[in-house]
Amino acid sequence: MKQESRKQEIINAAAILFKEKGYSAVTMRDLAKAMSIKAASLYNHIQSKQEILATIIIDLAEEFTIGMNQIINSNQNTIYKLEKIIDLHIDVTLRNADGLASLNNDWMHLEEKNLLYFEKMRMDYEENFRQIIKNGVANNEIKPYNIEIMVFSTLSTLRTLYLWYPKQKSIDANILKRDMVSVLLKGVC
Amino acid sequence: MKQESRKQEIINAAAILFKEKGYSAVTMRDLAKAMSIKAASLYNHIQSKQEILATIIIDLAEEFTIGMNQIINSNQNTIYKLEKIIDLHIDVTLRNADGLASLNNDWMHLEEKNLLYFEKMRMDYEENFRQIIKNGVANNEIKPYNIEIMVFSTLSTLRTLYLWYPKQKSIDANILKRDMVSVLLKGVC
DNA sequence: GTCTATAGTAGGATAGAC
DNA sequence: GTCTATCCTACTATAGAC
Repeated sequence: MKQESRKQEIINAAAILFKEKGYSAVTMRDLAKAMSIKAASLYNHIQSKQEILATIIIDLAEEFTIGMNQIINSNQNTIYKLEKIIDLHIDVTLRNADGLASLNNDWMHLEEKNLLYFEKMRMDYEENFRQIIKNGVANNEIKPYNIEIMVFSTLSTLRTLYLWYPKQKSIDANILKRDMVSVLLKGVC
Repeated sequence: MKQESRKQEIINAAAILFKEKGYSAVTMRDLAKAMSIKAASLYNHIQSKQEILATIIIDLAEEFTIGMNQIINSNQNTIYKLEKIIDLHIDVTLRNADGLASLNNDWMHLEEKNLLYFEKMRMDYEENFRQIIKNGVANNEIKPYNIEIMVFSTLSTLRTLYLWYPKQKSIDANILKRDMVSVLLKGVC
């Protein structure tokens, strides 16, 4: 097993605390305690609390951006693309559920440059998702309900996976993918 | 009562700020500024910052608890019950979208007694929802996918309504209800 | 790389004037 | 009901010893 850098250990510990209480409520003393060192020692590895948040969020947002770009360039049908988006969210959630809490709840605490960068990536992601749905409606692959309702119903579920999937230890990732595709695309009734 | 309405104004202003930055990042000075008074003056109307949070969250949680109890006691079929749950979430979201942000994201900052009370209400709500789905599967009204996936896919969407519905000014509440029922129960494909 | 000590700032909340 | 002034605590971050 590859040994993590001390900086990455700090970021991982921070992501867990940020998930539990949110960025603003977590102090550098809390984080230091979780690492069993003193707060001042953290600054030998990181520049600021803000840098930790930015690293967590921007890395994840870039992962989603890269994944989405591959999907929209795939020239497959709408159902295939939606399945790939579901896979993308499940894969990222399995790999870094803690970090997704910050991405979902604490992005507004990013500072100027990273905030703008993040907001652009999020807007582009939603717009790509919306275009996929729109094309699906145009092709009769998707039912002609209100576009925004379909976009945000689906995205809300995928974005909130980080909250409940880690607690469902008995659900296999492949069953999750299969049933999530069924529930989101074909409904529960 | 005059003092009560001023208190409610403060709570409403706080809910907006809590939605934007989260409970921990909002200071009493921020809240005072939003009310165009000084921070010390707030304490003539409220006891503490914590009291504001508790009022916002507990009132909403009790609304959901009452609504869910009516639904489970209604002796109707599963589809009817699920439609009523969707209605309940849409109605509460239309009435108090700002407060729902605190309920969803800042409940962990409640203090001991209210935290336990809230957690019990939330657990009961989820368990009632789960039982409705389970009964639906037993009756063949609901497809036999993984129960937790169906519960949390649906709940995630309903819980996140507060984030996007206020921005969709063009969607009529009745269309929202109709399409949300269709999307959640019958899927998009 | 971690420590102690501390600077400098900002937070929630109270006292008492008006 | 709102104000000014202020208390006390806790925060992020730095300096310098080991």
